[in-house]
Formats: sequence, structure tokens, C-alpha cells
Amino acid sequence: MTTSLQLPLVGPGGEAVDLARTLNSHGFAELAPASLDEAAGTLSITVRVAGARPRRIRIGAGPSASTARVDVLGPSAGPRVRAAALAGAAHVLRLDHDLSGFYDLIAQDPDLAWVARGAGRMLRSPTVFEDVVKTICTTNCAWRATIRMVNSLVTSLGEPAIGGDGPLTNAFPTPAAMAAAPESFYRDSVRAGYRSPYFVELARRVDAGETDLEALATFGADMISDDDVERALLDLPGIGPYAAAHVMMTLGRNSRLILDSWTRPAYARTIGRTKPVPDAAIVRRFRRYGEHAGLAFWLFLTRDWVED
DNA sequence: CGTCCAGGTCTAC
DNA sequence: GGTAGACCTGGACGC
Repeated sequence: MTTSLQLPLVGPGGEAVDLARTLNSHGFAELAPASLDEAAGTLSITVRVAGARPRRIRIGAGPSASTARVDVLGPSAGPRVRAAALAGAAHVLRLDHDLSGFYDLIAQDPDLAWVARGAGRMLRSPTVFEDVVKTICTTNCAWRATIRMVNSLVTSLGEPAIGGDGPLTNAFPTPAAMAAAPESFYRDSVRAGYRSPYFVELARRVDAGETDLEALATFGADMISDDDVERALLDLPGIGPYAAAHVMMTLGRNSRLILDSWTRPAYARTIGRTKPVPDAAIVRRFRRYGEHAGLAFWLFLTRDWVED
């Protein structure tokens, strides 16, 4: 049955990792095939296993605060599946992201000192492609519509997972699977409206190798700058300033502020304003956090998402 | 039943 | 480079 593994929760700089804060870092935790169980404090996801069917896993609290438990659901897992499960969990929790510099920066900050206890790690999907598609699904529509579109994609085009529980636990569709679907599918079945041609073109580009989205997730020796990453994202169909900033947060690129119809009023409310605050004023307020400005802004707005 | 808008983007000036 | 208008969908609201 279920195979239980353990995953050390520690950042590259030795900094603390708060699992609950990470699982609740942003709304994507509740977009299929991810599933957040707030009562249990667990996040279930579907990971791909090379040469085998996708696998359902569940991430939750381990025996200590510095250890997560990773349950591989379904039949007993062999070495290859165990390795994929641990790597998948570490990936979505973004354990490779060094936040120690940011923690040093905000150690004495009246608004953000609490972050240093292990917050600020932005959950990400198994692939950049998945985060890009999902982000397009958040644009210019209510959150419920985002869920509906993503559910449709996963149900219709995703590969069923071993240990899964219905079509919503299918692995997220591959670029190839999405590229093979006609625009009419996105319009008539997914009900994605004007986003439909974006999905077709995005998937085609990635599937054809014209765009290497996954390369954006690696901080290699070549060190792509935030400007270059943003340019690459803005070049994608359906990705504008908001979407680029959001995807960059999942990439651990935290310089851009996510400015949208949720964050703008949330910021005004947080600082006790009744009137809208100009974007330029918000940007100015967070400039002090430098390359971490976007993360500081996000944490400023979401500090109440998890009880301390 | 018409209008507005929700975690915007694109095109055309 | 900055700014109107159009754009799918579906739920909320006013009349």
C-alpha cells in the first residue's frame, strides 16, 4: 500500500522551511491536479515517473518540524518511484531556493520579520509549462473560472496516475497533448474563450522545442537575468506583466510585484486606505527590498493566510 | 434583461 | 512609450 518517505526541510543556506506556510503560499495549491487538505495540512500532487505512469503522492508534516512526510499512494513503490516522489516533492516545495539572504534582509523589519521563521517559499508546479498555463487561466476572470478551466484540461488531456483518485488527479497535460488538441476543444470543451488560441500556440512552441520554458527554472552558471526571464515570458501568448510576475514568483525570481485586481485592493486595505493606491506608489514602497521586492509585497498581503 | 467585472492581454493608434 | 477598445466566460448586481 502507501509507501512513506521522509524529506528534510531545510533551505540551501541552512534556513528554516515552514511547511504549512509553503503549502499555503498561493492559490495554485488548490488547482488540479494539486489538492490541498487544509484540515490535515497536506498537499497531494501528481508526479511524473520516467518510463512509467504518473504517480500520486501526498506531502504532509513529518516527525519533526524539519522533516516532511511524503506518502507515495497506491501500490508499494520501488526505488525509481520513491526517487521521483522525493524529487517531485522537493521541487514543488522549492527546497532549492536559497532564502537566507532575504531572511537576513528582513530580520529587523517591522512588517516582515516573521517571514524568517520559514515563510516565503512559493509553491510551484512540477513543470514551468504547467505554471504558465495555469497563470493564463487566472487572467481576466474569477477564481472559479480558473478552477473550471484547469479542471477541464486535467480531466480531458491528463494522463491517469497510479494511486490517483479520479480524473482530477491525472498528471497535468504535456505540451504535446495540449498541442494536439484543436482550438475548438479549448473553446467548446474547456470554455477558455479568447485564451484558446494562446494555449494552442504556447503548447505548439514548447512541444516543437522553439521555447524551452523549463530552462527558466534552473539557475545555471549562465545566470539568466530577471530582465531576460521576464522578456522570455512576455514573449509567450497570453502572458503580460501580471502573468510574467506571477510565473516569476514560482521560478524564485522575486523582483517583480504581482499587480492585479486582487493585490491592488488587498494592499490598499492592509494599509488602511479606502481609495486605490497608484501602482507607482506600491512599487516605490517595496523598492527597499531590491531583488526580493515582489516576494516582500506578496508576503505583506498574505501574512494572515496561516495561523502562527 | 442589460451592465459590470473577476488575480489581463493584445492590437492599433 | 503610453493609452483606448475589444475580447470569452459566467456569476453578481441593478433596473
